[in-house]
Amino acid sequence: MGRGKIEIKKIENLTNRQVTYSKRRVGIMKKAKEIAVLCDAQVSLIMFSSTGKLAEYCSPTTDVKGTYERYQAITGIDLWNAQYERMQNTLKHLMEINQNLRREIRQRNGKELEGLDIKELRGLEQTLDESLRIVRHRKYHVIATQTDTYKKKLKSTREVYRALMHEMEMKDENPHYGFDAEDHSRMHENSIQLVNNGPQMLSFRVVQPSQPNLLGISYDSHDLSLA
Amino acid sequence: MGRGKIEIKKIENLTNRQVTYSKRRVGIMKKAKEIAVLCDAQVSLIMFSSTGKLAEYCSPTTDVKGTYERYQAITGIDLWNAQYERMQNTLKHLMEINQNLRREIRQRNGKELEGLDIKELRGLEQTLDESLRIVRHRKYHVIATQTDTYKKKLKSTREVYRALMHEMEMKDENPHYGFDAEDHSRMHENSIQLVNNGPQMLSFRVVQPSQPNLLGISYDSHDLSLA
DNA sequence: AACTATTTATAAGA
DNA sequence: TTCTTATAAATAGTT
Repeated sequence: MGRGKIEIKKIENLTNRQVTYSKRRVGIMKKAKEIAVLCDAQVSLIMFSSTGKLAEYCSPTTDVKGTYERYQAITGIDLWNAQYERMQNTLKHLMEINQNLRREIRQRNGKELEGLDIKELRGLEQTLDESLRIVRHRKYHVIATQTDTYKKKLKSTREVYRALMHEMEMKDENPHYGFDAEDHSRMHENSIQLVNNGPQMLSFRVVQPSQPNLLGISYDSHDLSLA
Repeated sequence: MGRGKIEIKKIENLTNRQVTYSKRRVGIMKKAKEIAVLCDAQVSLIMFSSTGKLAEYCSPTTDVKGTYERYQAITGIDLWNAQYERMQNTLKHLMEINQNLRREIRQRNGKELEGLDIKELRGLEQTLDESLRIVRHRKYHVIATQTDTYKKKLKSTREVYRALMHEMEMKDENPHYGFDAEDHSRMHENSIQLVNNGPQMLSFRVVQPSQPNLLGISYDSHDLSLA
């Protein structure tokens, strides 16, 4: 359509090519719009000129992303799957590891022992025995440290108390000494508080055996629903 | 262009719309090819008819994926990140869970106890103690079962042996009884073998404490290098 | 960018 | 769907 018929092959003259591109770009865009409107179609037209300039039309009902996703859904052609598949594999692998870790924990809790033979049971027993010893040792260590801390606190409190008593005696001897009765009363209260504060750490509460999460770690089992 | 001019708005008659779509689809595809060839442009045209049928043209130099990647690079519009980010989050979450599980195992192994307070230590001790009891119980159960099995095997072997002795006696009394000397010798060997086979299950080997994977679960730490 | 002769696309009908 | 054809639309070459 024009003054002469042209062969459909690359236009070698750069200027001509660019002019033709401009004209035909307008034309095809118009066509794209028309078919989208007339026929209620979803159209995505993306063009890059030989100079790299982008031209785009997308029917009003969607966007490029939507078209792209729909295209992928229909063709099954993988557009971002290299990434996706790699992640999917990692995910799967992680979940497997997770399962194994959980099983190991369950076995260390004395569950699911059915699959273990004598050798494995003895190994597990040995490990648990050893761990128990270490944990006990650690516990005694912590207790000892706390007791020690408590003793020191008590000792320092006694000294504070003795100092107070001394000051009170001084006051009795000389009513105008240093501070008034109100101050004295307040300082005494603080000292009592200090004394009562220390041993609180040693009042062991019985741990509920039914407590689901012993170590305070939060991980919900529903997270493994993907497995 | 046709017998009459038409207004560019949705064709309400379904048949007409489909016919027009068919015709114009061919037309726009041709246009797309022409501009791609004539002007050396990269063109991607994707259309879905109102019935959902896909029609596609892509210039020979690339593919749809390439076009969309280029589009994304130019516009900065992100086409697949929603998915990607969701997976990335799942991945991160799984790795966190994994870390927690591993820490729990380490603590059950008597490592990394520094962060635990008295209450937690007592809970851990209690759990380990309980687990140890269960594992021991299970071990004794397995041992008892195996001992029982062994006893039965021994008993049946003794019976076989007794039968053999009896047969030998019969043979001594009557050299032509049942089988010849060679057969007898072989049967005797088999019986001995059977006797020696049973107790093997009870000869406990000492489990190497250095054995890295006690429960036979395979998960390499390099898998967590993503963490 | 505008013009216009000509080709091409296509609406309507068969 | 496909073919036909009158006509609208697009555009190649020119200014």
